[in-house]
Amino acid sequence: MTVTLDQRIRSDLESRIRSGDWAPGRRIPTERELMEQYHCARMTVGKAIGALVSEGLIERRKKAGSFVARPQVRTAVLEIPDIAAVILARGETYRFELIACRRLAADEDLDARFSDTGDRLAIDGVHIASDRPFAHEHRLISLDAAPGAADADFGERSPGSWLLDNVPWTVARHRITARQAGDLATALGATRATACLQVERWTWRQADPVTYVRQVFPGDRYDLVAEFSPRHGP
Amino acid sequence: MTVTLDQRIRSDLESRIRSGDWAPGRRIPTERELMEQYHCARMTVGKAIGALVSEGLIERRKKAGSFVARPQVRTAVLEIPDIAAVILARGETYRFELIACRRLAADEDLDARFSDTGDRLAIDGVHIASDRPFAHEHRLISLDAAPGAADADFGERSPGSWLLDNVPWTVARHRITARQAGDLATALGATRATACLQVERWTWRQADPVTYVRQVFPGDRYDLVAEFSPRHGP
DNA sequence: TCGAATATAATGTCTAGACATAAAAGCATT
DNA sequence: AATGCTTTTATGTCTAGACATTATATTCGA
Repeated sequence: MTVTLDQRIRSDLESRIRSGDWAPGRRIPTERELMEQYHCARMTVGKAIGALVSEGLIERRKKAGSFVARPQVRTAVLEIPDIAAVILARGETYRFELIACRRLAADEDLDARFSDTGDRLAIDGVHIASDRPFAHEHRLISLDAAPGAADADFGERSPGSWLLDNVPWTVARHRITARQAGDLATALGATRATACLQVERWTWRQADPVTYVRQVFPGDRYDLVAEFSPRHGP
Repeated sequence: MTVTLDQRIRSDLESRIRSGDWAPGRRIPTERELMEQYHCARMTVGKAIGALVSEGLIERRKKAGSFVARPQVRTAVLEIPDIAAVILARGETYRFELIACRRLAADEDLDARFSDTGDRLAIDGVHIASDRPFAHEHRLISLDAAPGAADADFGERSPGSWLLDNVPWTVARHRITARQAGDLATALGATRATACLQVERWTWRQADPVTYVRQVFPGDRYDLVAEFSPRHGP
């Protein structure tokens, strides 16, 4: 793939900034200067700078010029991957073992954490990595949002990846806490006092709830790792 | 702030896609059609579409046209905020209580988790929210990367926010696991068996290690919550 | 009928201008 | 010295074209 001019300008500027050569707050050359330096039209340097602005690396102020943005990071970003994908990526075998799958009629056994009031599917199971329990999963699926779930075979595939492929969604919320294994100790092959990571996820399609899932990982078997560069800017 | 034409085109397209009105895989109008519809030049619609491409909402293929990208989410994104900011945002008082601060000479007491071999500062302390222990923190700071740290007063400010303001950095890695409080139980005002969330963070400036920190939160006192929309595309 | 050559339609990049807008800097008046 | 006006400068947006690129569609020949 040939490198276009705006990409070249952009990566030139970016490496100056990321290397620390141009410190935060420093003014970068004006569009006019860059035009001359690269013998190109203003739109071309504008495109390059604009891309870095939307990445948060550069701030522009009219009349004053363009400046290297100050990195201002108070938050990090963490990825929560799909369980089966993680296990397979490690080279282990993966299997989902169904403990229970029950259809709940509308208004039966309502759960404050999942606001769907129609028919639901309640699923409990264990993710198994190389024949060892890896995580316990408790899940509720709205049959309004995912009618096909009633006929799916969750002994084969985990409900999570089935949903991912069959039900579109638009928003999710995650919550991560620590808890003891407690009643899940047996299913997880751990003691009741074992410290576990608990990941909860709510998923919606527009305003309609699609699924709620609570996954519990024994602390020694799973950790979440994230690597990232800082976003510059506010 | 006045809405520019390209922003209008962009948000028109975006809402069609996010609403599900245009399903993934569906072809969107050609640039020529959009030009006519909005009575504008091709560059203008190109800018709008280009922005959505870089957001992962649209895929473009030459000759074939532009298409709504298929959402492909196997990973979620979680924010790990600065502790003091979280506590203050809740309306509680915040304070950092120093337990120990020791200067380590080069090659003294090396830690496999932190590869710096020069002089380091080793700090232990507790984050206090409204007079209750909120998290225990163990930190190593490279004095090569942050020479000013030797003179800083960590009884006043937490080392974390001091570093954020005084030492630039370029890369960080996070790891989240669950553990029992164990030896930290007393400092945290919990029992040894209390399940805790452990967040570790490594920070570098270019290739040089800046700081390592391990924060331990009793499970009932902290949870990480993230809300987000799916990234489209690969 | 199949495959290769060709045409075509769409995006990708770029130019050389135009006018708008906002903020800094300078200047003049108080 | 403080205020308000004007000029200047740099970015922000946009136009109407140009040529390049490339995947698809069509046509032609064996």
